[in-house]
This record gives sequence, structure tokens and C-alpha cells, in this order.
Amino acid sequence: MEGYDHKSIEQKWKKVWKETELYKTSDEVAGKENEYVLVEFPYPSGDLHVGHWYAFAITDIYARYQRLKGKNVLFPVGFDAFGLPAENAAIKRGLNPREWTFQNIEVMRHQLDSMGASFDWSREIVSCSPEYYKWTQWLFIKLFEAGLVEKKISLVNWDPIDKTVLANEQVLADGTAERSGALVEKKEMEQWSIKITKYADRLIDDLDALEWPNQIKEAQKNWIGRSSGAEIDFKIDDSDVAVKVFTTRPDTLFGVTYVVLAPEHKLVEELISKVSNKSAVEEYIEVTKRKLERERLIGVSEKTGVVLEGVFAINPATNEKVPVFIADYVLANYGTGAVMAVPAHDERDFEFAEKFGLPIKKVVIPRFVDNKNPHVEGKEVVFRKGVLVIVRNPKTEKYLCLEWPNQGWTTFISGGLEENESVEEAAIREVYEETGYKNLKFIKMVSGPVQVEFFAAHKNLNRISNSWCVLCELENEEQDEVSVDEKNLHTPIWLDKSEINREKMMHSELDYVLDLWKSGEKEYAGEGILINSGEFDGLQSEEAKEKIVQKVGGEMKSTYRLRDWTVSRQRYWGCPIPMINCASCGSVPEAEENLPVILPEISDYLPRDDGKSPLAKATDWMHTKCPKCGGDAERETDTLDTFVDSSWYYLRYLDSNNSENFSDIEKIKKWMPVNFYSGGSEHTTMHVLFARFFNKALFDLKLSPVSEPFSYRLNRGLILGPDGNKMSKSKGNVINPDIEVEKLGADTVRTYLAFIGPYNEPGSYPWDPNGIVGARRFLERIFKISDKIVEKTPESVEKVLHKAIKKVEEDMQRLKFNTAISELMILTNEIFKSGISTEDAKIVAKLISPIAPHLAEEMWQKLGGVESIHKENWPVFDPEMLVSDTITVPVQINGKVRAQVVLPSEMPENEVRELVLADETVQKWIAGSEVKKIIYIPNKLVSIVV
RNA sequence: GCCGAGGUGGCGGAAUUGGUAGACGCGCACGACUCAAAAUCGUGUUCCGUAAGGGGUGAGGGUUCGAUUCCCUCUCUCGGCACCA
Repeated sequence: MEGYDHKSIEQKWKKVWKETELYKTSDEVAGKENEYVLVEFPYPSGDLHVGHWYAFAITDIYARYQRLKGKNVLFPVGFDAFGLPAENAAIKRGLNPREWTFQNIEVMRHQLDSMGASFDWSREIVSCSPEYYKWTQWLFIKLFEAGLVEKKISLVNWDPIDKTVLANEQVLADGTAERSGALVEKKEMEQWSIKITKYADRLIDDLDALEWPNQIKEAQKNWIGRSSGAEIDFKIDDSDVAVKVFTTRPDTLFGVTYVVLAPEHKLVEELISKVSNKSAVEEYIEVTKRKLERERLIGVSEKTGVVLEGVFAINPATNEKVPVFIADYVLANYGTGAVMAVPAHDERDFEFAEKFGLPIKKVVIPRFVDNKNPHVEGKEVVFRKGVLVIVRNPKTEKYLCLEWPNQGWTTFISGGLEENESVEEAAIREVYEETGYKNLKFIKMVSGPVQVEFFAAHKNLNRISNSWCVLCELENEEQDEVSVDEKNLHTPIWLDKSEINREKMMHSELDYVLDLWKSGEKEYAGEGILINSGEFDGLQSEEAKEKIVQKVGGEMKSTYRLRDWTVSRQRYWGCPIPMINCASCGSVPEAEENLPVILPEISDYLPRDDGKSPLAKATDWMHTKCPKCGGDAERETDTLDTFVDSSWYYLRYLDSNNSENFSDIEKIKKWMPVNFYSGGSEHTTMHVLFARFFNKALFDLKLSPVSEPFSYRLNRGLILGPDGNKMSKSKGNVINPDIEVEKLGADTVRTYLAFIGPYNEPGSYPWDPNGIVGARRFLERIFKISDKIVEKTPESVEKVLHKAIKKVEEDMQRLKFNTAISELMILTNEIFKSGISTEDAKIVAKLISPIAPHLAEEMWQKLGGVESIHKENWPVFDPEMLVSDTITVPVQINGKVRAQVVLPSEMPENEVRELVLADETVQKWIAGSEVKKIIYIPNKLVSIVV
């Protein structure tokens, strides 16, 4: 028979599929469930790279599988066609951005077509077409009417290269622009902004119900960055103003020793008249202003700041006056722009306090529950103040410990404080009582109190002990006899520092104490038990938080890292913001009947340094009438961030040709939410978050029937160059899929990419030029199955076939296309050994059809199929075929596989034991030893212990 | 620093509930076919060892008849967040 000619096969079937409109999807098919399979629509850069293939062709496998499983599958495609590259090409090469874009789209349509993907092209959308952006504008106005859009002067991210404002999401951690790489500047500009922060809580909380990969959910949570705490007012002494601070640790309020304002804080202006060091304060503000945002972010270096001399804030818990500083470690745009500083319990405050010599007041002590000696229920609970003594012998450099033979512990010496006794006195007394050493010198406190909860076995009671840790030195080794009681309990031993072993130490707090002993005392940022906090002493942090907030009249509140979404872009190639500025009416949306506000043709696309869009040059277009009062007015000349276009496109696919509405609610109801959404991980905190927000807002406006748009989201992996690096022209490691398709065929590229690794994990896989040859070889073997046709499928092949039906089905469902293909390879190898019947070969064609649709269709037709294979149903496996009469079971002896025995399946356990023990190899291994135990896991293995 | 995902042959990866670790593919080696090569087909391929046997899933410990899988400690890689109060 002739060889596998991918070119003619693929051309032939693509044509047939197109002519028969095989993939045109109805909104409803009787008896079929709808399944919406979506891939992020591509930007028409004009070049379909391997990444697009990985996105679309592999998702197509899933779409085709779902179709075979009897679902009515929608798999649409379109173009996210507004954006900077078009405009930059226009500027650089004198092209019209529209023409440039549509030319690219034309090229990409052909490339996308070459995949043989089951797109319903009749629903194609192009976001830069007026038919589409009319509805982007309409939805923008709906959000405006709902109070979710506002124009405000804000400090924005200005990209000096692209000369436009960027959303926070478009600025990288090092302060450079994601697109241009320019160092982003902060500018105050009047911008349109969408209030995504109003939805912050729902955007976090609704994630819980979604069955998405954890990484995506966590990344979104981190990005939104909710922290729960409280806002508390600190009155300024001798005035009627107050500083509102945000804190997550109201339980440390009694430990506040100063208050810090961000240099940009509004109150600073007001307070500056009162300070006696005005010039120093003004200078500091000037200096921090000049520091770039980036330095402030990454700098992390030395704490700087200046005190407002003569200004004091009043701690509402204690009524103490504390100094007020301004310092740039406090950020103006987070929380309230002011913090209460608790140096004892916050690392940054601690650093600052050390540098400025401010007092450090400890109000929380760590609390430990000793898991090795937990409280025993029913026993008395006794509280005490205690001491933990580390005794050093300066001559030997060894440390004194006690061995408790009955419990197997080694501990430091510890005990309770007696009435009117100081910690130091108690330490020296305890050492004397327990070891007889007479001459001890107190050296220092290793730690303040630490609370530990444990059961004191020798006293038969539960203890809660606040213990101080003390370091003492032995002045000489003079020693008295100790009491018999003490002697029976424990023996003193001297250990090297390195021998003091956490494992053997009695109480859990020792980990903490040992750390302090080594590194010295610093701030304790954890939660614990309150001390020095008046009526709240002894409470745990969690409980104290609410009570303290209540007492001082504060308010429990959350703040977010998430900022509102600035959507104005000072660029040409985008969706015009459909707003009109009227001198008398203010900002007014364009009347609905006048939509779309068409993007005018202009000749000069160059962005301007003054922060205005190139559209400001289209004066005819700009001058218009106010829709409200009819007076002269001007159009908004900024365009929308392209993320607005892509925040709703999945709804437009459902009704892409509707000229009366953005999308018909009845159609949306049929398809939403999207069942499967494949995209790039770079969009986790951008597009996916914006789209979720948008859809939620539309849900609240009753324009979308669901509050979450995507019931499953997958961040797909990355295909690297053959050298293991990210593909890039400069590295010369770019694989052009068009060339691979030409050489080996679309089916081969699909198979290879599906086989390269699991699709449901965002791994990165190098393109292996040999690997794709392997995929081609496999398809050639599939093609040659027609040479292996026999009258009746041999039983050995039949069994493998049914196993494959089951396994491929499972793997497709869980997106492990790599193992599905591996199973098909095993099946193919078996067929090559023994042959297969025509009818069963047709099943094989079905199994491969989602992966290699052209080849499968060709095979199907040659085997006598009439209709398209892609209209068939997934084969059903016969469970009978999966069980066999005999099974081979491994025999483990002492955990090692030593023999294989062949058993009839369903053999009773006692017979299995007999048979196994009689086995020759088993005999050899157990000869001379006594069989202690035999474990039989039916049909799995036998384990013998001797 | 916090949060998340990971670490398995020369390589990509498999092992779905604790049950024969390394499926399948690539590469490599040998063989068949060939004057020869390519293609194809076949055999082998975790490491050490001629073998018997032993070691082995980032490291160390634990639970278990049995651990890549569960628990503890540590380590490294990748991703998100980060002077975020």
C-alpha cells in the first residue's frame, strides 16, 4: 500500500470539513449537553508560533473528545486585535494600524486553519471591528451608570517609552513596564478608572467554590492581597484632628511607642505648622519625593524618617502621648497611609526604633503547647511564673543539664518563682536545689517570658508557666549534697553546646529559647499571650484583637493590595472611551443610539509627551455635542486598555453577529459558564481577574446569568526551544510550526505536542526535534494498520483494545493526553504483532481521531466509514475484556519481590497461600526460616514475612 | 520573609485508592535487511557487579509486611506576593 502522505490527506479532509460545515455549532441540540471549550483569543501579531499551537491544537483534542462523548461542543476563535504593536508598526514602518492588523489576521486565519482544529469560524470575533467595540463601549457605559467607573486624578504609572499610562498589573516588580521594559514613572493624571476594588472580597471568596488549580487561585488571592485588621484613631494632642491607622495587630496596641505617617499623608500639611523642626520635615518630604518609586520599593535598605517635633499622638488604649514620625517605609497608598508602630512585635518598627532610639515595649509573649507533655484532662491546672536556667561552666565551656531517666528527657534546670522573688534569685536558688552548685553568677536574660502549657508528671498536675530564660555562670565547682527526692528525679550532666539536642528537650518552647540564645533577642512578630496590657493581660491575641478594638472605638476592617483599574490609554489603536466632556454637564456618556464611537482615521499616530492621546489631533472628531444639554462638548480622546476588550469576549462568541445587543441573554444561559478555559499563566492576575470582575459586574446588572465566568481554568505550559531556553529570535531557537506542518503534517505536530507532557500542569517542555519524528513514526504505524487487517481480532489484541478504550477515555478526561497517546502506542504495537479486524480497526481510528483528526478520517473512510468519523460516538469498552482467567502475582519476601506466581483469578486466600508456599523459588527464599506472616492482596501481590 | 507547585534513568515523562518504580517515547547499543548507508523491523537499555546479589524516586528520620505515594525535619528548583502595617 502507499505511504502516509500527510499533505494530500490533510488538504482533502480540511476541504470536505469546510464544505460540509462540520463544526458549525448550534446553540441547542436535542439530547445533547452543551460544552463550552475556550482558548484565550490571540493577538494578531501576524505569526502563529508554537505557543498558539499548544494552546489551540491541544485544546482541540479535548473539544473533539467531548464531541465524541456526545456533547454539543462550542470551540470558537477570534482575535484580540487592538493594542500597541499595531500602532508601533504603524509608526515604525508607516503602515495603517487597521490594515496591518487585518493583514495579520488573514495570515493567522490560514495558520489556525492548518491545525485542523474544530473551530466554528462562523462565530469569529475581531475586537477592533466596530461591530465588536460598539458593545465594549456599551458595556463601559453600563458600568459607568452602575457607578463602577469614575474619572479621577490619580498617581498613575507612566511608561515614558510607549508614552501611555499602565495598569498596576502591567508594571513588573522591579518597576519596569511589562511591555516596553521602560522604567515606569509616577505621574498625576486625570484618568478613567474602573472600581474593581469594590469586588475584592467577592473575587477572593468566590474562588473557594471553583475547582481550579490551586496555584491560580492562590496567585489571585496574593494579588488581591486582603489583610484583615482594624482602623484605630490616634488623637493628636492639643488639636481636634486624629490619625487613622490601619493595623492587623490591634492586640499589640498597648505596645505602641510611636506613630508613623507616610510622607505624602494629607495630615502632614496640617501638622507641619505645629512642628518646631519644620525645615527638616520639609526637606525629608522633598528627598523622598525625588526617590523613584522603584527605589522605594526595592531599596528596603536603611530606615529613614523624621520626627514631627512638638506633635504627639495619644494612644487610645493607654492615653499615653507618643511621638509622631514621617517615614517612607510607610506607604501612602496602602491602608490609611499611617501606622501605629509596635517595635517589640514588628520587624520594620523594630529596625526603625533601634535606629532612632525609641522605646520598645513588649506586650505579647509567645505561647507554646507542649505536645510531648500535653495537659492531662481532669488534672488541676496551676499557673506559675517560672525560670529556665542555662548554666555555663566557663572553664570547660560546657552547659549544665538534667537527665530525667524516667522520662528519657534532657532539660535545662527550671522551676517556679516564689513570692517576692526575682527571676535572678529564683534561677540561682533552683540550680542550688536541683544540683547543689553553690556559687553562681547571673549573666543575662536570654528571653523575656514565654508561656508554655504542659503536664508536670512528677507533680501530677497541669501547668501553665510564664518562664523567663536566664544565663548564669558557675564561679567555682563547689557543690552541696542535694535532697534524696531531687536525686531520684534527675541527674546533672554537663553537655557541649552542640550536644544540647532539641529532640530530647522536654518542652516545646525550647526551640524558641534555643534560637534566642543563639541569635539574641529581637522583635517577636507572632501571636501569643498578652502582657502589660491592663485588663487584657493573659488573653490570647485572637481574642484580644476584637476586644481591644471595641474598647478604643476602632473598626474591624480589611484592606487590599488590589488597586482600582486605570483603563485610560493615551494611544491611538484602541477602543475609544465613549465619554463626552461637557462644560456644563461634566462627563457624560455618548447616547446609546450614537454608538459605536468610531475610531477616526488619522495620519499621525505618534504618541505625545504631554500625556494626551494622538486622537486629540483629530479635532473634527473630537468636537461634538453634549448628549445631555446639546451644547458644545469634547470627546474623551483616550482609548481603553485592551484588557477591557478581552474581559467580555467569551460572551460575544455566543451571539457574535447580534447587532441589537452585546449578546442575547438566552444564548448566554445556554453556554455559560465556560466549561474549560485554557490560557497562559501570565494572565492569571490580569485578564482572568479582570474577566471575572467584569462578569460579576454584569451579573449584578442582570446581563450575565452566572457570577463566575469560567468553571475550569487551566494555565497551560510553555514550549521551550530545543536548547531548553525560551524561544526567541535573538537566541535563534525558534521553531516555526508552519515548516513542521509542511514537513511532517499537522497531525504529527498535534500528536507530538500532546505527547510532550501533561497538559494540566504548567510545566515547560523543550521542543525535541527527534521527539517529533517519534510522533510521526507512530502515526505512520497507525496508518499501516490497514496492512494488518485479519478476519477476527486475536484475543490478545482485543484485550489491549478494550483496555485502551477505557484508559484513553480516562486520560482525555483528566487532560493527560501524553499517557493517552502512550496507551495508543501500546495498542498499536500489539496490533503489529497479531493483527486486527476491520471493525476493531475502526475503533482504533475513533480513539486516535481527537489527536490526529485528518489521519483518522482517512483511515475511517478506507475502512468503510460513510459519514465523518468526527460525528461518531466514543466506543464503549467491554468490562469482561478487562478481566482474565489467570493472573500473575508478584511474591514479596521481606519486602522484596522474589518470585512471580500464576494464579487463577478469584482463588480463595488459603489456596493462594498454599500454592505460593509450594512455589519452588519461594521455597528457596524461605528455606530455613520461619514464616511469620503472609499477606495476600487479592489480584495484586503476596507478601511473606520471615 | 509569606503563600503555592515541584525534585523519579542520558532526556521528555509514567506509576489514578500505600502494593512488582522507571509505562510510552527519544537517545544509545547490538542484530536482521543492504555492496553500503538511510528508512524499516527485531532485541536490549535505572546504577554497581561477569554473576549470584546489592543500591536506588532531592537528603535524613518515622509509620507499615510493603512508601515516589502518608507523617516529621531539612534542602534545592520554579511560580505568585513582598518595607502591605
